[in-house]
Amino acid sequence: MRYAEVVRAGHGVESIRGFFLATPADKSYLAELNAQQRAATTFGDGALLIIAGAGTGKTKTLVSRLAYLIDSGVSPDAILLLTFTRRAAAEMLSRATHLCEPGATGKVWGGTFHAIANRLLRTYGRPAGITSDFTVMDQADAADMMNLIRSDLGLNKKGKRFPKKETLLKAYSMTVNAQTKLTEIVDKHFPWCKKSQDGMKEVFGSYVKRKREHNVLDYDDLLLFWRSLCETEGVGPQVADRFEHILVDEYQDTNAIQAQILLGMRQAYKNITVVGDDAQSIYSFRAATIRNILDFSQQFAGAKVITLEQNYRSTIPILDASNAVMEYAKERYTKELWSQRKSEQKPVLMTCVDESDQSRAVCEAIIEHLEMGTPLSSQAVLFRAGHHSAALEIELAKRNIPFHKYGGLKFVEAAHIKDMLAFLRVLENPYDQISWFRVLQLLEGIGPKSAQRLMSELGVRRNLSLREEIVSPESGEEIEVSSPLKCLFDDPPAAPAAAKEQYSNLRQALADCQGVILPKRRKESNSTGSETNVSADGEPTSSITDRLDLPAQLDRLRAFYEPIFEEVYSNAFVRVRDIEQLQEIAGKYKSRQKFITDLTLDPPVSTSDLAGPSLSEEDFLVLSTIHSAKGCEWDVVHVIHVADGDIPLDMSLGDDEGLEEERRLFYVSLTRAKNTLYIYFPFRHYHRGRSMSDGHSYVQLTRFLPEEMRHLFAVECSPDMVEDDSLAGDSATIDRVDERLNKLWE
DNA sequence: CATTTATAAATTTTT
DNA sequence: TTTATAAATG
Repeated sequence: MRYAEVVRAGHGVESIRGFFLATPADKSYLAELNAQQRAATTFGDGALLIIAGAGTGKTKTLVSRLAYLIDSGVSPDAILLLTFTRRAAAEMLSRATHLCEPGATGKVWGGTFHAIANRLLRTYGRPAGITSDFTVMDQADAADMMNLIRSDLGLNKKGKRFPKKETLLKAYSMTVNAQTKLTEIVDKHFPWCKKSQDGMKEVFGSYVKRKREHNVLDYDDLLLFWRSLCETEGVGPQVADRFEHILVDEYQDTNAIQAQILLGMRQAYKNITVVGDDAQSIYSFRAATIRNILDFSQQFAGAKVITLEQNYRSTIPILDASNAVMEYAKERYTKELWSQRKSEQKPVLMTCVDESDQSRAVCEAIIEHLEMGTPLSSQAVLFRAGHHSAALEIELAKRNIPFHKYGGLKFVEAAHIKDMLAFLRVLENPYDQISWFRVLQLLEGIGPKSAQRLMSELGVRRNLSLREEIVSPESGEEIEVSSPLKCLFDDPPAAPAAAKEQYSNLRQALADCQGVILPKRRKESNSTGSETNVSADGEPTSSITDRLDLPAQLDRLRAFYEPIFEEVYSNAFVRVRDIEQLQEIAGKYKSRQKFITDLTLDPPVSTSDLAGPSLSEEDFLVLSTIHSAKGCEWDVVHVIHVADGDIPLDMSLGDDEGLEEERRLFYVSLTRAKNTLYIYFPFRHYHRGRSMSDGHSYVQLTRFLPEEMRHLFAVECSPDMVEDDSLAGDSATIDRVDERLNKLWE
């Protein structure tokens, strides 16, 4: 605990300690571990499964093991560390750095499965059928592609009901990741799509084909091709044997393919360490399965299992409440968490009138703890869905309480950022259909139809039957026949009249980025354009100079884009700031490809990631979805909207498994707290739109806290609750105001 | 007539 | 902030 606090306090403190007190290989960190943790840390060769309950020092153990391996002479670049987020990998590596030889962990391969897959496929992908210049589609891109195919196949006709793009993608992804027949998946998770199954099969078939035609991979492809890479003769063992040791965090949230990848990655070397807790498995919507943990000992023969049960994080009352929630779980795997942290303070169950009352109560509790010495950064507010924090955010802003929100809508999901990235992706991969589609439709006068026509005339779709001619049989090098960009520069297809000027500006902007000097055109198309470059002797084809560097490309694209988006978006001012932030991030990159890929695989999770170090010094509160709070801990935790319907979320109660996962989710939220835990229950719920009698209804406390469990909590009421119910007065006021208004047009 | 643009409705969790 | 439907435009 002490240790964790020092690390949280910042790198400065730790590095001083590391520099003066610890000689590189004294392994003094072993003394800070308990018996189980030490056994796990110093485990020798072979397979190891660490079952680590919440707050049992899982990360500490993994970090120690990492340091221990390096101290024992394992070469850092022969260690692969797979984590759930990039943040987790970076934090572990930085912590390990302070335990062993400084700088040594820099060479460790650390990242998410997807990020590592990307890295491996760029280098070794060719034998698996991947050219190294692919771009990665994020979820929205993949959904857009589903949508394009749906309309191409005429399945979006009026009157015909057909699953929408998100549903299509979800069903596809679930099928692929769970390695299960589509019919089964549809029966179980998408029963309302049963009638559309034939259409779905058709869409999925073209989806797979189209990804190849446009040289793009989706998230699932990264895993699938990594797996196939392992199975490829020659390269497979080469890739696998790079890594003497593999360490995997959050194993309860991996899926079947990821387990198969790990199997494939263990050929000559058999060393693998996985850490997980079945009680915290909350990603089944991504096809994660606890079978991976349960079957580990069979898949990796003779695996040793070590269980960590002492919780160092939470006080006994908090742990009692959390454990009670899990008591009711259908399936439990024997593990008794215990703590030595005594406390008189039970978790607080705070009943509030409604959401705004809840927001006030949260703010007041936060300020109270702040004044008692708990900084904002040691407090967090957790919720089930991104929009649950909307009212609170307004209240926090009103009171000038700084906060950063994790989860929910992300920076890269903002329309204007996606636009900017689409420009870059078109430049990086001229066959990227989704990006072209987006870019072209930005131009006034171009809608879906014209965009489709232009794309087909540009040749955005690669004909895979010509593929053998594209790749030279001898060198294996790709021979560029005629890329859509070249077509745009040399012989642009005509755009609709209304789009002429912007079209020509776009062409110029893209050409400038690539360092292409456009050929001089006949006066008709030249009259409106802003072409300042003149090619030598009016040659019919374009010529090439040096390509602009990444920041300059962004400047150039912004110059083209800004006038357009000021037209399209209302609050352009805020958006310009975002684009500036994007440029700031880009400043750290030399390679355009790496920049684009990093943004899709490890998108900034909150605005805090974007701000410079000066801002991160500031004390701020954390707002987070429960999913994003995985692996984190705070002194004081506030869980809001603990009403049935929100936790468990109505929408996810399709089956029993759904309910069980919601229970684990609630468990995860409770176990984030170290010293103090608040649970807020607003019992009145307003709904706009449908005018049900008086616009609100009453909801129940979450079913995960039944009556017999209440004694584990200190039950309190918000100040508003104590006062008389003011509803009657309120509606009277409203009536009076309405009456006055009505007089105005009587 | 085919497309584009304006309007209204609805929104889980994430690599 | 996106997406299905209606109105408007060339």
